[in-house]
Amino acid sequence: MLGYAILGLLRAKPSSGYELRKIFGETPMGSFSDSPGAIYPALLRLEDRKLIAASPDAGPTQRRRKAFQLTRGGVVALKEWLRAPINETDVANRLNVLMLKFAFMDGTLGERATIAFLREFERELNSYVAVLTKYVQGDLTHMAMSSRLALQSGLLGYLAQAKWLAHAIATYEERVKL
Amino acid sequence: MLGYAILGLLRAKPSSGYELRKIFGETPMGSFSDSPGAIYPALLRLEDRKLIAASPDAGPTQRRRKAFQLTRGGVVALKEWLRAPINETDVANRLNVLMLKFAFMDGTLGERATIAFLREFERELNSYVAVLTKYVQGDLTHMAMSSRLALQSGLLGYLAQAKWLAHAIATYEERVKL
DNA sequence: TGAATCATGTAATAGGTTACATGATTCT
DNA sequence: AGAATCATGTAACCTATTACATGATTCA
Repeated sequence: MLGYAILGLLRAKPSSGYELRKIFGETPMGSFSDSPGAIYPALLRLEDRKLIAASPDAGPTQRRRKAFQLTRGGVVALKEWLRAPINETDVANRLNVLMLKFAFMDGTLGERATIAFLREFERELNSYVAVLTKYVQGDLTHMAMSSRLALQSGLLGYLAQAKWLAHAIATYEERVKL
Repeated sequence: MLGYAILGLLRAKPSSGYELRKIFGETPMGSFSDSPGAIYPALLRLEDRKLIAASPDAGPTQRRRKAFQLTRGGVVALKEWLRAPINETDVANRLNVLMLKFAFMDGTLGERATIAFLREFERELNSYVAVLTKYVQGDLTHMAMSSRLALQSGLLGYLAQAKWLAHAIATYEERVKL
């Protein structure tokens, strides 16, 4: 995951490890670790796999700074990841990954692919909401009140996500028309 | 995290590794791995640390089955974890952990502690919503549309959580009155 | 009896966490 | 000159993933 987050950020803008650390530490991308022990080894791995390469950009100062940018292979790998089909497990347990993909998507795959992604997302989400609703309507009398409420919180979260999806799809469709 | 999830489940009901695997594989607790390579080593670690011990329960059949239950130390460890103060990082990046704690809470710490937890949760969440709102209102023109929408999705998710929290608090307060 | 499921494990690998370490540059 | 921050790395440890392995019990 960290690797793909880095690929997505580097596609938008070539950056150094330090800059990536600041993004992870100071923006809402904080679910990723900003520790050097995570970032630098991840950059090395991506470099070994030829998905990124040191950018020729010397930067404004002479300061030591190794900026990386995507190679062609890196772009391909990022696109493949973004295009992977969505399954129920993604929706149930990895909404954050789907949202990360989405955040990188229209700059990488374009608007039409993004709309297709959102539609698939919506389909899978509705299907999962149905499953979860059925579960919640089952016999939960053995459960503590807090466990039941926690379940309800999860369901409400998915419903909020569904509402947002409808809005996002409408936004993109409006945009394509223009 | 997996360790605490196991402690919470075992406190509610002594279980074998296989039963835990089924819970993780077939219920909304699916964010935890149900692979034997995760569960059994985790159980061994908890046993080594004397937080769980083999239950004397031989089970209804003769079938080989190692059920575990919490030791006193295990109960203490679980309670300490549940009682740890909530900080902004938890709310921003580990909502799932907070909800896991909550799910285990009223059976372990009781209703009053649960209400206190929910109030603290609400306070931290509101504070983080304010931070995030300010961020969203900043200059986002450099961002792709999809990134902006992803941010909005996050914010809406937190708002849904806040609404749920108010409801959960009201539910518990009603309950304590009775 | 054979298939399915119950049930528990191990080994290799990969990746993250925490803590430590180092030096350059900027700012006061 | 000294503090803060820029900037990159390493090492030890822990844990999850993936795949493999094994045997018991139940059921058709």
